[in-house]
Amino acid sequence: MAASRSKASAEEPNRRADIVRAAGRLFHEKGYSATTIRDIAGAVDMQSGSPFYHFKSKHDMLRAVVLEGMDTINTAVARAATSGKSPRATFEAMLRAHLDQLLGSAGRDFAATLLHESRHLDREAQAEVVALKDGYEAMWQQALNDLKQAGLIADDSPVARLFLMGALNWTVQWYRPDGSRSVAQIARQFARLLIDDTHRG
Amino acid sequence: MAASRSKASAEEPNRRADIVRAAGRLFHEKGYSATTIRDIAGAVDMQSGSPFYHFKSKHDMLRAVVLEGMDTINTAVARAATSGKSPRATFEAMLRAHLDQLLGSAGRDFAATLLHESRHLDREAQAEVVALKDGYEAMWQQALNDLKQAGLIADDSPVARLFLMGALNWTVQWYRPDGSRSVAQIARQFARLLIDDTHRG
DNA sequence: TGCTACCAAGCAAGCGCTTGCTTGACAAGC
DNA sequence: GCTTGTCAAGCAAGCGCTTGCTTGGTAGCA
Repeated sequence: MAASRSKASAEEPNRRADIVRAAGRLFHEKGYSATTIRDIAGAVDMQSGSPFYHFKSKHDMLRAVVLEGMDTINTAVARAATSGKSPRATFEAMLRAHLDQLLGSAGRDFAATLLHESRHLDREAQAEVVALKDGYEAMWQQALNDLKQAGLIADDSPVARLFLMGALNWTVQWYRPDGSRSVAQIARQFARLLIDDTHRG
Repeated sequence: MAASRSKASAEEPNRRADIVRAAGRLFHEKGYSATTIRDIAGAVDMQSGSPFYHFKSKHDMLRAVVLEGMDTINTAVARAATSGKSPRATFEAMLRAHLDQLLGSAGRDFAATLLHESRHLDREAQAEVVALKDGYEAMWQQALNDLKQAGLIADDSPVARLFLMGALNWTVQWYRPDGSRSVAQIARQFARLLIDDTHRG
């Protein structure tokens, strides 16, 4: 989905994907505006004009990075949401999936760029992202509704969802891969903070 | 504290404060890197070279904005923290103070710039901010400890604090002043999401 | 007379992006 | 087997413009 038409085969050296990865990392580290085409080109050993063979503008590179971020996190959490376990176990699996994409080395840069640099997209691309995000948040809303149905939480209002999304997305600001807490541990602790354990066995 | 030596008197037309305000608003809206000196100068009806009479660099303007943000939010929450009410009431007052600074028209731009643009500060200025932030978060840690002592929450670990700070700070992304929820309402609902009401009367 | 606060002009560097051209791989024609 | 044509992928150079910041000068007030 990130590439609109080309196959996402990873066999051959795919320079376009290299550029997206490098752009993602740099956008994450320095921000979109502070990242130059020369930075990106240098990171993949190209001359500064060459990326424009693959993308028609810097803005288009940001769009590719952000859509890649939406796609991977959406896929990961959707899989966790349909794993068919109990509401509580499903919820924790979703937390772990979200945090894995946000903090793990695989998609970290894409997800972080999605969260912090989307405002630099033009109106059209932003509408694209918002549409995907609405679907994503609906998934979380459903999970909260299920938890309430099961009597595990007291509040499943939209504000509760935003409260949760904030806590999750803010981990980008403080999580360190070499720190003492694993992603799975954080996911479990977050679940406990929301779910009223006194109502369980 | 925002201005290192000059008095913070607001009586006379203080052009330096005007610049800080305009810079804060623009940094918040467009980001630090995407904001130009000409943007800032234009916003206060100056020529593009004139702000440099008051600041020695663009970086210094960012530093002033960020320190102003830290100072105002720190002051507001510290006052709420020492109001001498019950742990529960004190906590909710702190939530409201934090959200007021973050979402209210008074200090919104300073606080948001603090949260999102601090990474563009040099190492020295960042250390300055981190030191202030550590003190600020210690205040919240104390509040959580008090709540636990009173039997109102089950977890007062640092992760719980980070969880809370994330939920709070993320409100910047979704709160709209013309929306249906007031800041006070959000503060109360956030308090209820954390505090186990089943243990109260 | 001296100082504060600013303007008008502009500099050097860097920006996103375009252009004309080269290179290596592969296939068709003879 | 050798030439010829085509194409993807990128290089080298640089264009027009913007950037943060500097400089010399000056109006207005004390």
